[in-house]
Amino acid sequence: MRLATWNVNSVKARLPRLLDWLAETEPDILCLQETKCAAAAFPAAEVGKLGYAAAAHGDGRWNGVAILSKVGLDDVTLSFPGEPGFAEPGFAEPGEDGPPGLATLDEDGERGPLAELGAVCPEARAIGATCGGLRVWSLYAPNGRTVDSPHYAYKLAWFAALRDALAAETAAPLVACGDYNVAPTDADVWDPALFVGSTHVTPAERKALADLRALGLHDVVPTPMKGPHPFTYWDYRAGMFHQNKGMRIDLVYAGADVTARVRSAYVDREARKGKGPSDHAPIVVDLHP
DNA sequence: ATGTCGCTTGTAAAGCGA
Repeated sequence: MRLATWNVNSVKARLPRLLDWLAETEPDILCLQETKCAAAAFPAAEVGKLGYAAAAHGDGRWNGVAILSKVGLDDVTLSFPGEPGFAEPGFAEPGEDGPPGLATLDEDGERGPLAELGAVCPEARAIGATCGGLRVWSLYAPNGRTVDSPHYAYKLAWFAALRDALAAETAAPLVACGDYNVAPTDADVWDPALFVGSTHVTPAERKALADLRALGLHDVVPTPMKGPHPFTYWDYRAGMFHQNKGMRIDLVYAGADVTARVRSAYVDREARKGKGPSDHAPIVVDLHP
């Protein structure tokens, strides 16, 4: 069983490369993030020709996640219970981001506590499905922007809700893959000194990952194809990939039974090369039967 | 690193997000 995860940075822009990669790599299950594609516009027919069933979640503009599978695609779940959206009281001010009318403060003008928030308008950041006996999640965590941004508070709230949602699924063989937008350790960024004060490396974000691991999820660290660090993301700018100035922010978090089946895992750095790549590389995990 | 992409919109340049 071959499982993979890839932030493709637009499934439409990446479609030729995605199809080539699928034909060459032949994963049984692929989790996609940043499809930037409405669910109805997802290229299901194209991947279908390669033998994949597809489930997609997306509004067409930003975000967007999907799962492709050759080994069954059942019990599809869009979003997860309690998932917050950004356009809610507590995060966005009226008129800031999100659909007008959804971003509101309480009647007295106060921001409500997060615990009282309903899921008014979750973004397309999570899709789950049962594939080949595994409960699979494709996740795209909020970026957070800067630590003083409401997007950062939203990111932490999203992780807290994710923890609670995954806690309810630990009885199944669980694997939660995707772009977590958090580098688990200082070794997971090319220059930790440059990241002091930035998102992706803060103690609170790393605690959010630790809270997921406390559920019994294990960080399946892939083998890098070059250098000591299994980076999965390199900014398009300034020759960052060429200099291997990357980050490990795409993660495979696997339950105990799935972890015990891991034969090998690697970063497919080749997929970051050449003309028109995503800024992320796929992670490929091979499981014993 | 702030050097590039991909998306969107007053279908062209500019703003936004990452």
